[in-house]
Amino acid sequence: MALNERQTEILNTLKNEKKVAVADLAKALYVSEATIRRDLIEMKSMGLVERSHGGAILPENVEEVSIFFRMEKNATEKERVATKALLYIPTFNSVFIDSSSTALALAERIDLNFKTVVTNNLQTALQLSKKPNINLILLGGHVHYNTHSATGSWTARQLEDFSFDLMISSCAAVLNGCAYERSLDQKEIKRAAFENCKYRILLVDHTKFGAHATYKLAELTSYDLVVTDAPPPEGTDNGNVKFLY
Amino acid sequence: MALNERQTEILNTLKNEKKVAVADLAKALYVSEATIRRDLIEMKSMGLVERSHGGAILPENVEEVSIFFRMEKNATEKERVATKALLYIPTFNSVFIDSSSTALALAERIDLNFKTVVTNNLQTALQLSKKPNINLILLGGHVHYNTHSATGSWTARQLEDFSFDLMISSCAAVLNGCAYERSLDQKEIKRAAFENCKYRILLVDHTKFGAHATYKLAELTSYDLVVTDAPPPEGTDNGNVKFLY
DNA sequence: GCGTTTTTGTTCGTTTATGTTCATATTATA
DNA sequence: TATAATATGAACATAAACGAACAAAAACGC
Repeated sequence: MALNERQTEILNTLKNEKKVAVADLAKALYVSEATIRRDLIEMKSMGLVERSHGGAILPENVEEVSIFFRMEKNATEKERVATKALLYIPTFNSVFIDSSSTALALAERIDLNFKTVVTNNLQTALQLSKKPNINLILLGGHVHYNTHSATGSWTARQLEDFSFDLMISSCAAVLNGCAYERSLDQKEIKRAAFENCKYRILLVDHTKFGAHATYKLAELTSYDLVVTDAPPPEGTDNGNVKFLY
Repeated sequence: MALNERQTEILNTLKNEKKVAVADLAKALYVSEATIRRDLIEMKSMGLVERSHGGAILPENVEEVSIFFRMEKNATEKERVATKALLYIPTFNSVFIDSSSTALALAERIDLNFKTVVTNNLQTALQLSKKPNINLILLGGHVHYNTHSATGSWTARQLEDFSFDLMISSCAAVLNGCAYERSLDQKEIKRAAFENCKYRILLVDHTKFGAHATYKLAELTSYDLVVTDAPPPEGTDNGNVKFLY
């Protein structure tokens, strides 16, 4: 998910100028405004810019390091999954949102119809804290730089205090009808939330279907809904999983 | 959520002038008064200004304004305090860093000589998570957008699990030899950490000396060290507080 | 080379930001 | 308190910016 030259140039301009106008960029880079807009849409999906009428600005909390985190990979796919999932998320009282870039993409877009939202991801919490009228609770624990999330037995124990109506979750890989996670820490938290929850939604972009991860999280059939951006590959045993794409 | 350039300009004017007139702003920014009014309405909804007939003023008794606003406000002073404090921070095993823009400024600069760092501020946690070899723990709880921190009784109770060697703290105001805080939530957390701590450092830039805040945190003498960027005003009773500037 | 996919440009109906007008509300003052 | 001066919000108007759909061009694979 490398940025093309033009988008890199936009980002550089933005870092110098604080804000850029679509019209100016179009002239400077010798392309139509539509192209610039498409660039900005894509860059927004990676969380690299905030759009405003007539142009774009740098988002408040993005620093150098987090840019790479956001650009990591398959940002567009994740965005597509997140956007799709929005259509099927019912109104619930209490929700747990796990630590994953797909769930973060969703949190950025969601127009909250929840009363209480709980998460262990710092970026997700910062994002959601912008929205008014929601009771936002962040779980505490060991902070990992890579995932921007709090984990550990301390965190897991905090989850015992909750019972969620809904869990919005993602995973590192899907194989043989099961969801897998890459680290034991994350698995522990996701599993703990999973146990204390009535309705479960799993978000997976299609790149997860071929992937590999070590720790088994749960069978796909134990989720009430699995949202993806493309059908799962043929020949895999998906039983009666409710896929949506 | 992000302010546009014009609104940022309004805010800057407001910081210098204490109050602004709609008519003046309209002339200065080359827009109609209706536009200024719409800006003010929006800014008021974010709690950034109070409206009055003919103009607007900075909100006086706000519990907490956005951390971005606070970071900009007296940024150089805070930076100076943070840099100064760095010289006097001993090597300790466990440290609590409270939620404040001054402490955040310090966290950004500190070259860690601690094993374990605990904080309830999300930005501080993200900042420190970059540094390797430290055991970073974030407290969970209610997340406030303005302060980017977790507070509440749940958070306070988590603090009971800790005993710190050092607390790095700040406050909203200093008056009559006491430190004050603007919100009860923040006070609760700072106080809880305060109690379970051996060595206490307070960071205050000189603008805090004239300020006002509602909730008393502690007497200055109960801190082992108070770091400022300028001497406290004459005539105030500072007993045997160890000031450093 | 030729069909396919990806990228870019163009058009057009819709939305957004801003300006203008005017009836009402607020403040000043006589 | 009555009256004038001014500020305000709501309604409407307009121009710029936007997204979506389609068309053209370029890049790609075979």
